[in-house]
Amino acid sequence: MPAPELMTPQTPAWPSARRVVTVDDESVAGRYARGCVILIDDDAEVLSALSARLHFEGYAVETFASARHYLDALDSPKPSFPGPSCLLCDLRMPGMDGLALQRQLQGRDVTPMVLMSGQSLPQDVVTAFHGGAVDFLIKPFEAADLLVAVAKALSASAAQHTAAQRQSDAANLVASLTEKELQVILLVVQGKTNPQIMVSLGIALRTVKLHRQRAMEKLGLDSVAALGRFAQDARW
Amino acid sequence: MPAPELMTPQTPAWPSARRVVTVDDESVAGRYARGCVILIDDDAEVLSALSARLHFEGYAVETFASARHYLDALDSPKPSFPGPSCLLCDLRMPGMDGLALQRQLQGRDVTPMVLMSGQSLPQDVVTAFHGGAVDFLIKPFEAADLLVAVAKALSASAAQHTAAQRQSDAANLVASLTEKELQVILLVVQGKTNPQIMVSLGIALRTVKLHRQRAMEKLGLDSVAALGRFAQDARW
DNA sequence: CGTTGAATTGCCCTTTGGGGCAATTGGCAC
DNA sequence: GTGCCAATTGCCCCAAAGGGCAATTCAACG
Repeated sequence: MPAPELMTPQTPAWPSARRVVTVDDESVAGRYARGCVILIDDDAEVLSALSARLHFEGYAVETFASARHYLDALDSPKPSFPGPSCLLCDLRMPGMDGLALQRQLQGRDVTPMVLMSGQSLPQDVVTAFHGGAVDFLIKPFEAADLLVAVAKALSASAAQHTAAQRQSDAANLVASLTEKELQVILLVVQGKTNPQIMVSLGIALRTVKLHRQRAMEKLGLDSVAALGRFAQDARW
Repeated sequence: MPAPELMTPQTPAWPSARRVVTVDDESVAGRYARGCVILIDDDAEVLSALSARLHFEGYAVETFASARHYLDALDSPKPSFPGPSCLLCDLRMPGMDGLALQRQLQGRDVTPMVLMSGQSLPQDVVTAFHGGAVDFLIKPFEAADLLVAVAKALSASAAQHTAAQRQSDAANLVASLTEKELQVILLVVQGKTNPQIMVSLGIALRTVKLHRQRAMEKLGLDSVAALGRFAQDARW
Protein backbone atom coordinates (compact mmCIF):
# COMPACT_ATOMS: atom_id res chain seq x y z
CA MET A 1 0.00 0.00 0.00
CA PRO A 2 1.60 3.24 -1.13
CA ALA A 3 1.55 6.34 1.02
CA PRO A 4 -1.34 8.65 0.16
CA GLU A 5 -0.27 11.51 -2.04
CA LEU A 6 0.19 14.59 0.07
CA MET A 7 -2.25 17.41 -0.52
CA THR A 8 -4.04 15.48 -3.29
CA PRO A 9 -6.80 13.41 -1.73
CA GLN A 10 -8.17 10.44 -3.64
CA THR A 11 -11.48 10.56 -1.87
CA PRO A 12 -13.94 13.42 -1.57
CA ALA A 13 -13.65 15.34 1.67
CA TRP A 14 -16.08 14.85 4.52
CA PRO A 15 -19.24 16.96 4.20
CA SER A 16 -18.62 18.47 7.62
CA ALA A 17 -15.26 17.31 8.83
CA ARG A 18 -15.42 15.59 12.20
CA ARG A 19 -13.49 12.91 13.99
CA VAL A 20 -11.81 10.40 11.77
CA VAL A 21 -11.07 8.10 14.64
CA THR A 22 -13.34 7.70 17.60
CA VAL A 23 -11.60 7.62 20.93
CA ASP A 24 -14.28 5.93 22.97
CA ASP A 25 -12.27 2.75 23.10
CA GLU A 26 -9.34 2.49 25.44
CA SER A 27 -7.56 0.22 22.99
CA VAL A 28 -7.25 3.15 20.61
CA ALA A 29 -4.20 4.21 22.52
CA GLY A 30 -2.69 0.83 21.89
CA ARG A 31 -3.45 0.73 18.19
CA TYR A 32 -2.25 4.27 17.63
CA ALA A 33 0.66 4.19 19.98
CA ARG A 34 2.46 6.95 18.08
CA GLY A 35 -0.05 9.54 19.24
CA CYS A 36 -2.91 11.61 17.96
CA VAL A 37 -2.77 14.55 15.59
CA ILE A 38 -5.60 17.04 15.89
CA LEU A 39 -5.93 18.53 12.44
CA ILE A 40 -7.65 21.87 11.96
CA ASP A 41 -8.10 23.34 8.49
CA ASP A 42 -10.98 24.96 6.66
CA ASP A 43 -9.89 23.38 3.39
CA ALA A 44 -11.58 20.01 3.18
CA GLU A 45 -9.13 18.71 0.62
CA VAL A 46 -6.12 19.55 2.73
CA LEU A 47 -7.85 18.04 5.73
CA SER A 48 -8.47 14.83 3.87
CA ALA A 49 -5.03 14.55 2.35
CA LEU A 50 -3.12 15.26 5.55
CA SER A 51 -5.40 13.02 7.54
CA ALA A 52 -4.84 10.15 5.14
CA ARG A 53 -1.10 10.57 5.20
CA LEU A 54 -0.84 10.86 8.96
CA HIS A 55 -3.15 7.92 9.43
CA PHE A 56 -1.02 5.95 7.03
CA GLU A 57 2.00 6.77 9.16
CA GLY A 58 0.32 5.20 12.16
CA TYR A 59 -1.01 8.26 13.91
CA ALA A 60 -4.52 8.66 15.21
CA VAL A 61 -6.12 11.70 13.63
CA GLU A 62 -8.99 13.93 14.60
CA THR A 63 -10.10 16.55 12.10
CA PHE A 64 -11.95 19.80 12.58
CA ALA A 65 -13.10 22.22 9.89
CA SER A 66 -12.59 25.25 12.10
CA ALA A 67 -10.96 26.41 15.31
CA ARG A 68 -14.43 26.95 16.73
CA HIS A 69 -15.37 23.34 16.16
CA TYR A 70 -12.25 22.27 18.00
CA LEU A 71 -12.90 24.54 20.95
CA ASP A 72 -16.44 23.19 21.16
CA ALA A 73 -15.09 19.67 21.21
CA LEU A 74 -12.67 20.68 23.98
CA ASP A 75 -15.55 21.90 26.12
CA SER A 76 -17.62 18.81 25.43
CA PRO A 77 -17.32 16.00 27.96
CA LYS A 78 -16.13 13.58 25.31
CA PRO A 79 -13.03 11.64 26.28
CA SER A 80 -9.89 12.95 24.67
CA PHE A 81 -7.22 10.78 23.15
CA PRO A 82 -5.46 8.82 25.88
CA GLY A 83 -1.88 9.54 24.94
CA PRO A 84 0.37 12.16 23.41
CA SER A 85 -1.42 14.52 21.05
CA CYS A 86 -0.66 17.68 19.13
CA LEU A 87 -2.40 20.31 17.09
CA LEU A 88 -1.71 20.76 13.40
CA CYS A 89 -3.54 23.91 12.48
CA ASP A 90 -3.84 26.10 9.44
CA LEU A 91 -2.94 29.73 9.96
CA ARG A 92 -5.39 31.37 7.58
CA MET A 93 -8.97 30.38 8.23
CA PRO A 94 -12.24 32.29 8.08
CA GLY A 95 -13.51 33.26 11.50
CA MET A 96 -10.92 32.34 14.07
CA ASP A 97 -7.49 31.84 12.51
CA GLY A 98 -4.63 29.77 13.81
CA LEU A 99 -2.99 32.54 15.79
CA ALA A 100 -6.29 33.51 17.37
CA LEU A 101 -6.78 29.90 18.39
CA GLN A 102 -3.30 29.88 19.83
CA ARG A 103 -4.09 32.95 21.90
CA GLN A 104 -7.35 31.39 22.96
CA LEU A 105 -5.51 28.33 24.22
CA GLN A 106 -2.89 30.35 26.12
CA GLY A 107 -2.64 29.05 29.62
CA ARG A 108 -5.63 26.78 29.13
CA ASP A 109 -4.47 24.00 26.86
CA VAL A 110 -0.88 22.92 26.65
CA THR A 111 -1.16 20.68 23.63
CA PRO A 112 1.89 21.34 21.46
CA MET A 113 0.90 23.18 18.31
CA VAL A 114 2.23 23.13 14.78
CA LEU A 115 0.99 25.88 12.52
CA MET A 116 1.01 25.81 8.73
CA SER A 117 0.34 28.39 6.12
CA GLY A 118 0.91 29.08 2.47
CA GLN A 119 0.98 32.83 2.27
CA SER A 120 1.99 34.00 5.66
CA LEU A 121 3.80 37.12 6.68
CA PRO A 122 7.14 36.67 8.40
CA GLN A 123 5.60 38.44 11.38
CA ASP A 124 2.97 35.70 11.61
CA VAL A 125 5.70 33.09 11.92
CA VAL A 126 7.37 35.08 14.66
CA THR A 127 4.06 35.52 16.45
CA ALA A 128 3.42 31.79 16.22
CA PHE A 129 6.75 30.95 17.82
CA HIS A 130 6.24 33.65 20.44
CA GLY A 131 2.99 31.94 21.27
CA GLY A 132 4.83 28.71 21.89
CA ALA A 133 4.31 26.95 18.57
CA VAL A 134 6.56 23.92 18.22
CA ASP A 135 7.00 24.38 14.51
CA PHE A 136 5.68 26.23 11.51
CA LEU A 137 5.18 24.56 8.14
CA ILE A 138 5.16 26.69 5.05
CA LYS A 139 3.04 25.30 2.24
CA PRO A 140 3.78 23.58 0.09
CA PHE A 141 5.87 21.43 2.41
CA GLU A 142 7.52 18.07 2.06
CA ALA A 143 5.98 15.08 3.76
CA ALA A 144 9.27 14.62 5.59
CA ASP A 145 9.02 18.07 7.12
CA LEU A 146 5.46 17.39 8.18
CA LEU A 147 6.44 14.17 9.87
CA VAL A 148 9.40 15.71 11.61
CA ALA A 149 7.24 18.51 12.96
CA VAL A 150 4.52 16.14 14.11
CA ALA A 151 7.04 13.83 15.71
CA LYS A 152 8.63 16.73 17.57
CA ALA A 153 5.26 18.00 18.77
CA LEU A 154 4.14 14.57 19.92
CA SER A 155 7.45 14.02 21.64
CA ALA A 156 6.95 17.28 23.51
CA SER A 157 3.44 16.18 24.39
CA ALA A 158 4.66 12.84 25.67
CA ALA A 159 7.36 14.56 27.71
CA GLN A 160 4.95 16.97 29.32
CA HIS A 161 2.53 14.12 29.94
CA THR A 162 5.09 12.08 31.80
CA ALA A 163 6.31 15.17 33.66
CA ALA A 164 2.77 16.03 34.68
CA GLN A 165 2.16 12.44 35.64
CA ARG A 166 5.21 12.31 37.86
CA GLN A 167 4.36 15.59 39.48
CA SER A 168 0.80 14.45 40.04
CA ASP A 169 1.95 11.18 41.52
CA ALA A 170 4.28 12.99 43.87
CA ALA A 171 1.55 15.43 44.86
CA ASN A 172 -0.79 12.55 45.63
CA LEU A 173 1.83 10.91 47.78
CA VAL A 174 2.40 14.11 49.71
CA ALA A 175 -1.34 14.66 50.00
CA SER A 176 -1.65 11.24 51.60
CA LEU A 177 0.50 12.40 54.49
CA THR A 178 -0.95 13.52 57.79
CA GLU A 179 -0.28 17.11 58.78
CA LYS A 180 2.10 15.91 61.47
CA GLU A 181 3.79 13.45 59.14
CA LEU A 182 4.41 16.25 56.68
CA GLN A 183 5.83 18.53 59.36
CA VAL A 184 8.17 15.82 60.54
CA ILE A 185 9.33 14.83 57.09
CA LEU A 186 9.98 18.46 56.13
CA LEU A 187 12.30 18.79 59.08
CA VAL A 188 13.99 15.50 58.23
CA VAL A 189 14.61 16.87 54.74
CA GLN A 190 16.28 19.88 56.32
CA GLY A 191 18.70 17.50 58.01
CA LYS A 192 17.23 17.79 61.49
CA THR A 193 17.66 14.83 63.82
CA ASN A 194 14.74 13.19 65.59
CA PRO A 195 15.57 14.82 68.94
CA GLN A 196 15.69 18.23 67.25
CA ILE A 197 12.36 17.58 65.58
CA MET A 198 10.97 16.50 68.92
CA VAL A 199 11.86 19.89 70.36
CA SER A 200 10.69 21.82 67.30
CA LEU A 201 7.26 20.28 67.25
CA GLY A 202 6.92 19.76 70.98
CA ILE A 203 6.09 16.08 70.70
CA ALA A 204 7.64 12.94 72.12
CA LEU A 205 10.64 11.33 70.46
CA ARG A 206 8.71 8.12 69.98
CA THR A 207 5.99 10.04 68.15
CA VAL A 208 8.52 11.67 65.88
CA LYS A 209 9.81 8.23 64.95
CA LEU A 210 6.30 6.96 64.25
CA HIS A 211 5.36 9.88 61.99
CA ARG A 212 8.68 9.63 60.26
CA GLN A 213 8.32 5.92 59.65
CA ARG A 214 4.74 6.22 58.36
CA ALA A 215 5.66 9.13 56.09
CA MET A 216 8.55 7.20 54.57
CA GLU A 217 6.25 4.24 54.00
CA LYS A 218 3.58 6.37 52.34
CA LEU A 219 6.14 8.06 50.12
CA GLY A 220 7.59 4.72 49.16
CA LEU A 221 11.08 5.73 50.28
CA ASP A 222 13.57 3.52 52.04
CA SER A 223 16.39 5.88 52.93
CA VAL A 224 17.04 9.48 53.84
CA ALA A 225 19.08 9.82 50.67
CA ALA A 226 16.03 8.84 48.62
CA LEU A 227 14.01 11.34 50.60
CA GLY A 228 16.50 14.05 49.69
CA ARG A 229 16.15 13.19 46.01
CA PHE A 230 12.39 13.24 46.34
CA ALA A 231 12.53 16.63 48.01
CA GLN A 232 14.78 18.01 45.31
CA ASP A 233 12.37 16.83 42.62
CA ALA A 234 9.48 18.38 44.47
CA ARG A 235 11.43 21.67 44.77
CA TRP A 236 11.10 21.65 48.55
CA MET B 1 19.04 63.13 27.53
CA PRO B 2 16.55 61.71 25.07
CA ALA B 3 16.86 58.17 23.76
CA PRO B 4 18.72 57.99 20.47
CA GLU B 5 16.38 57.77 17.51
CA LEU B 6 16.19 54.19 16.37
CA MET B 7 17.72 53.42 13.00
CA THR B 8 18.66 57.08 12.40
CA PRO B 9 22.14 57.66 13.76
CA GLN B 10 23.21 61.21 14.59
CA THR B 11 26.85 60.40 14.15
CA PRO B 12 28.63 58.95 11.15
CA ALA B 13 29.28 55.24 11.41
CA TRP B 14 32.63 53.85 12.41
CA PRO B 15 35.02 53.43 9.47
CA SER B 16 35.43 49.75 10.24
CA ALA B 17 33.03 48.83 12.94
CA ARG B 18 34.77 47.36 15.96
CA ARG B 19 34.21 47.23 19.67
CA VAL B 20 32.29 50.14 21.08
CA VAL B 21 33.18 49.19 24.59
CA THR B 22 36.44 47.60 25.54
CA VAL B 23 36.14 44.69 27.90
CA ASP B 24 39.66 44.64 29.26
CA ASP B 25 38.51 46.11 32.52
CA GLU B 26 36.83 43.87 35.04
CA SER B 27 34.70 46.77 36.21
CA VAL B 28 32.94 46.73 32.87
CA ALA B 29 30.72 43.99 34.20
CA GLY B 30 29.77 46.25 37.03
CA ARG B 31 29.05 49.29 34.94
CA TYR B 32 27.06 47.33 32.37
CA ALA B 33 25.34 44.97 34.73
CA ARG B 34 22.45 44.42 32.33
CA GLY B 35 24.67 42.47 29.95
CA CYS B 36 26.39 42.77 26.63
CA VAL B 37 24.78 42.81 23.19
CA ILE B 38 26.98 41.62 20.35
CA LEU B 39 25.70 43.46 17.32
CA ILE B 40 26.42 42.16 13.83
CA ASP B 41 25.23 44.05 10.75
CA ASP B 42 26.82 45.04 7.48
CA ASP B 43 24.91 48.32 7.47
CA ALA B 44 27.00 50.84 9.35
CA GLU B 45 24.07 53.12 9.99
CA VAL B 46 21.99 50.38 11.53
CA LEU B 47 24.96 49.33 13.58
CA SER B 48 25.44 52.82 14.89
CA ALA B 49 21.80 53.48 15.64
CA LEU B 50 21.16 50.22 17.42
CA SER B 51 24.39 50.48 19.30
CA ALA B 52 23.52 53.94 20.53
CA ARG B 53 20.08 52.92 21.65
CA LEU B 54 21.24 49.78 23.42
CA HIS B 55 24.05 51.64 25.06
CA PHE B 56 21.60 54.28 26.20
CA GLU B 57 19.51 51.53 27.78
CA GLY B 58 22.46 50.49 29.87
CA TYR B 59 23.77 47.55 27.88
CA ALA B 60 27.36 46.99 26.91
CA VAL B 61 27.63 46.70 23.14
CA GLU B 62 30.17 45.17 20.81
CA THR B 63 29.70 45.73 17.11
CA PHE B 64 30.93 43.77 14.13
CA ALA B 65 30.49 44.60 10.46
CA SER B 66 30.29 40.98 9.42
CA ALA B 67 29.82 37.49 10.76
CA ARG B 68 33.38 36.74 9.77
CA HIS B 69 34.71 39.53 11.93
CA TYR B 70 32.79 38.16 14.86
CA LEU B 71 34.08 34.63 14.34
CA ASP B 72 37.62 35.96 14.16
CA ALA B 73 37.08 37.78 17.43
CA LEU B 74 35.76 34.56 18.96
CA ASP B 75 38.94 32.75 18.02
CA SER B 76 41.15 35.52 19.28
CA PRO B 77 42.40 35.21 22.83
CA LYS B 78 40.77 38.49 23.83
CA PRO B 79 38.72 38.32 26.99
CA SER B 80 35.00 38.15 26.35
CA PHE B 81 32.44 40.12 28.27
CA PRO B 82 32.28 38.84 31.82
CA GLY B 83 28.53 38.45 32.15
CA PRO B 84 25.41 37.60 30.19
CA SER B 85 25.67 38.35 26.50
CA CYS B 86 23.64 37.75 23.37
CA LEU B 87 23.92 38.09 19.64
CA LEU B 88 21.81 40.54 17.67
CA CYS B 89 22.51 39.70 14.07
CA ASP B 90 21.21 40.81 10.72
CA LEU B 91 19.89 38.03 8.51
CA ARG B 92 20.88 39.36 5.11
CA MET B 93 24.54 40.17 4.85
CA PRO B 94 27.07 39.76 2.07
CA GLY B 95 29.34 36.79 2.58
CA MET B 96 28.15 34.84 5.59
CA ASP B 97 24.56 35.68 6.45
CA GLY B 98 22.85 35.36 9.81
CA LEU B 99 21.59 31.84 9.28
CA ALA B 100 25.00 30.67 8.09
CA LEU B 101 26.53 32.16 11.22
CA GLN B 102 23.92 30.38 13.29
CA ARG B 103 24.83 27.08 11.64
CA GLN B 104 28.49 27.84 12.17
CA LEU B 105 27.90 28.35 15.87
CA GLN B 106 25.87 25.17 16.26
CA GLY B 107 27.23 23.18 19.16
CA ARG B 108 30.17 25.50 19.52
CA ASP B 109 28.79 28.71 20.94
CA VAL B 110 25.68 28.84 23.03
CA THR B 111 25.24 32.59 23.13
CA PRO B 112 21.51 33.26 22.67
CA MET B 113 20.85 34.79 19.27
CA VAL B 114 18.32 37.28 18.03
CA LEU B 115 18.05 37.61 14.27
CA MET B 116 16.61 40.58 12.41
CA SER B 117 15.71 41.17 8.83
CA GLY B 118 13.66 43.47 6.67
CA GLN B 119 12.86 41.37 3.67
CA SER B 120 12.98 37.84 4.88
CA LEU B 121 11.11 34.81 3.66
CA PRO B 122 8.83 33.10 6.15
CA GLN B 123 11.00 30.04 5.72
CA ASP B 124 14.00 31.99 6.95
CA VAL B 125 12.17 32.81 10.15
CA VAL B 126 11.30 29.16 10.62
CA THR B 127 14.88 28.15 9.97
CA ALA B 128 16.09 30.70 12.50
CA PHE B 129 13.85 29.32 15.22
CA HIS B 130 14.78 25.77 14.26
CA GLY B 131 18.37 26.78 14.79
CA GLY B 132 17.55 27.90 18.28
CA ALA B 133 17.12 31.63 17.78
CA VAL B 134 15.57 33.29 20.80
CA ASP B 135 13.65 35.79 18.71
CA PHE B 136 13.34 37.26 15.26
CA LEU B 137 12.85 40.98 14.67
CA ILE B 138 11.28 42.09 11.42
CA LYS B 139 12.39 45.51 10.28
CA PRO B 140 11.21 48.06 10.84
CA PHE B 141 10.62 47.17 14.44
CA GLU B 142 9.66 49.14 17.49
CA ALA B 143 12.28 49.93 20.09
CA ALA B 144 10.09 48.14 22.62
CA ASP B 145 10.23 44.92 20.61
CA LEU B 146 13.99 45.19 20.35
CA LEU B 147 14.37 45.66 24.06
CA VAL B 148 12.04 42.79 24.86
CA ALA B 149 13.99 40.48 22.56
CA VAL B 150 17.34 41.55 23.96
CA ALA B 151 16.10 41.22 27.52
CA LYS B 152 14.83 37.72 26.81
CA ALA B 153 18.08 36.68 25.18
CA LEU B 154 20.20 38.07 27.98
CA SER B 155 17.95 36.44 30.53
CA ALA B 156 18.50 33.13 28.78
CA SER B 157 22.23 33.79 28.75
CA ALA B 158 22.26 34.57 32.44
CA ALA B 159 20.26 31.44 33.16
CA GLN B 160 22.59 29.21 31.21
CA HIS B 161 25.58 30.90 32.82
CA THR B 162 24.35 30.19 36.31
CA ALA B 163 23.37 26.66 35.33
CA ALA B 164 26.79 26.02 33.85
CA GLN B 165 28.40 27.59 36.89
CA ARG B 166 26.48 25.36 39.28
CA GLN B 167 27.28 22.28 37.24
CA SER B 168 30.93 23.23 37.08
CA ASP B 169 31.07 23.85 40.81
CA ALA B 170 29.50 20.49 41.50
CA ALA B 171 31.89 18.77 39.10
CA ASN B 172 34.84 20.37 40.86
CA LEU B 173 33.58 19.21 44.21
CA VAL B 174 33.20 15.68 42.93
CA ALA B 175 36.59 15.83 41.29
CA SER B 176 38.12 16.73 44.64
CA LEU B 177 37.03 13.38 46.04
CA THR B 178 39.36 10.43 46.34
CA GLU B 179 38.45 7.36 44.35
CA LYS B 180 37.53 5.56 47.56
CA GLU B 181 35.59 8.52 48.87
CA LEU B 182 33.58 8.59 45.67
CA GLN B 183 32.88 4.87 45.80
CA VAL B 184 31.69 5.15 49.38
CA ILE B 185 29.53 8.21 48.79
CA LEU B 186 27.90 6.62 45.73
CA LEU B 187 26.82 3.68 47.85
CA VAL B 188 25.58 6.01 50.57
CA VAL B 189 23.46 7.76 47.94
CA GLN B 190 21.98 4.40 47.06
CA GLY B 191 20.83 4.06 50.64
CA LYS B 192 23.41 1.49 51.68
CA THR B 193 24.47 1.40 55.32
CA ASN B 194 28.08 1.59 56.42
CA PRO B 195 28.27 -2.15 57.19
CA GLN B 196 26.89 -2.92 53.71
CA ILE B 197 29.42 -0.59 52.13
CA MET B 198 32.13 -2.26 54.19
CA VAL B 199 31.23 -5.59 52.64
CA SER B 200 30.79 -4.17 49.12
CA LEU B 201 34.18 -2.53 49.05
CA GLY B 202 35.97 -5.05 51.24
CA ILE B 203 37.30 -2.43 53.64
CA ALA B 204 37.00 -1.92 57.37
CA LEU B 205 33.97 -0.23 58.87
CA ARG B 206 36.11 2.47 60.41
CA THR B 207 37.56 3.22 56.99
CA VAL B 208 34.11 3.51 55.47
CA LYS B 209 33.23 6.06 58.12
CA LEU B 210 36.39 8.02 57.46
CA HIS B 211 35.88 8.18 53.70
CA ARG B 212 32.26 9.04 54.19
CA GLN B 213 33.05 11.83 56.61
CA ARG B 214 35.76 13.31 54.40
CA ALA B 215 33.54 13.13 51.32
CA MET B 216 30.70 14.91 53.08
CA GLU B 217 33.13 17.58 54.24
CA LYS B 218 34.55 18.09 50.75
CA LEU B 219 31.09 18.30 49.23
CA GLY B 220 30.02 20.78 51.86
CA LEU B 221 27.09 18.64 52.94
CA ASP B 222 25.91 18.15 56.49
CA SER B 223 23.24 15.49 56.15
CA VAL B 224 22.30 12.47 54.08
CA ALA B 225 19.19 14.34 52.94
CA ALA B 226 21.39 17.09 51.52
CA LEU B 227 23.51 14.42 49.85
CA GLY B 228 20.38 13.01 48.22
CA ARG B 229 19.48 16.44 46.84
CA PHE B 230 23.03 16.87 45.57
CA ALA B 231 22.89 13.49 43.88
CA GLN B 232 19.57 14.29 42.26
CA ASP B 233 20.97 17.55 40.88
CA ALA B 234 24.02 15.74 39.56
CA ARG B 235 21.75 13.13 37.91
CA TRP B 236 23.46 10.30 39.76
C1' DC C 1 68.54 3.03 56.37
C1' DG C 2 65.70 5.92 59.18
C1' DT C 3 61.97 9.08 58.96
C1' DT C 4 57.83 11.01 57.73
C1' DG C 5 53.14 11.34 56.24
C1' DA C 6 49.04 9.48 54.35
C1' DA C 7 45.96 5.59 54.42
C1' DT C 8 43.95 2.00 56.95
C1' DT C 9 42.33 -0.33 60.88
C1' DG C 10 40.88 -1.66 65.72
C1' DC C 11 38.85 -0.26 70.05
C1' DC C 12 35.77 2.32 72.56
C1' DC C 13 32.14 5.55 73.61
C1' DT C 14 28.09 8.44 72.69
C1' DT C 15 24.22 9.74 69.99
C1' DT C 16 20.83 8.66 66.65
C1' DG C 17 17.63 5.67 64.01
C1' DG C 18 14.37 1.80 63.83
C1' DG C 19 11.02 -0.61 65.86
C1' DG C 20 8.33 -3.99 69.23
C1' DC C 21 5.13 -3.75 73.14
C1' DA C 22 2.00 -1.89 76.22
C1' DA C 23 -0.43 1.96 78.46
C1' DT C 24 -2.86 6.25 78.05
C1' DT C 25 -5.90 9.56 75.95
C1' DG C 26 -9.65 11.57 73.34
C1' DG C 27 -13.28 11.09 69.98
C1' DC C 28 -17.09 8.73 68.09
C1' DA C 29 -20.51 5.29 67.17
C1' DC C 30 -23.81 2.03 69.22
C1' DG D 1 -22.52 4.49 79.55
C1' DT D 2 -19.69 1.33 76.90
C1' DG D 3 -16.86 -0.26 73.45
C1' DC D 4 -13.85 0.71 69.53
C1' DC D 5 -10.24 3.11 67.11
C1' DA D 6 -6.63 6.26 66.11
C1' DA D 7 -3.07 9.08 68.03
C1' DT D 8 0.37 9.64 71.40
C1' DT D 9 3.70 8.29 74.68
C1' DG D 10 7.04 5.65 77.68
C1' DC D 11 10.19 1.84 78.08
C1' DC D 12 13.34 -1.17 76.23
C1' DC D 13 16.54 -3.24 72.91
C1' DC D 14 19.53 -3.34 69.05
C1' DA D 15 21.71 -1.63 64.92
C1' DA D 16 23.86 2.23 62.73
C1' DA D 17 26.20 6.80 62.60
C1' DG D 18 29.71 9.94 64.29
C1' DG D 19 33.98 10.42 66.00
C1' DG D 20 38.35 10.41 69.36
C1' DC D 21 42.66 7.86 69.99
C1' DA D 22 46.32 4.93 68.98
C1' DA D 23 48.57 1.29 66.28
C1' DT D 24 49.90 -0.49 61.83
C1' DT D 25 51.30 -0.43 57.05
C1' DC D 26 53.50 1.29 53.16
C1' DA D 27 55.49 4.29 49.91
C1' DA D 28 58.26 8.42 49.32
C1' DC D 29 62.18 11.20 50.70
C1' DG D 30 66.49 12.86 52.75
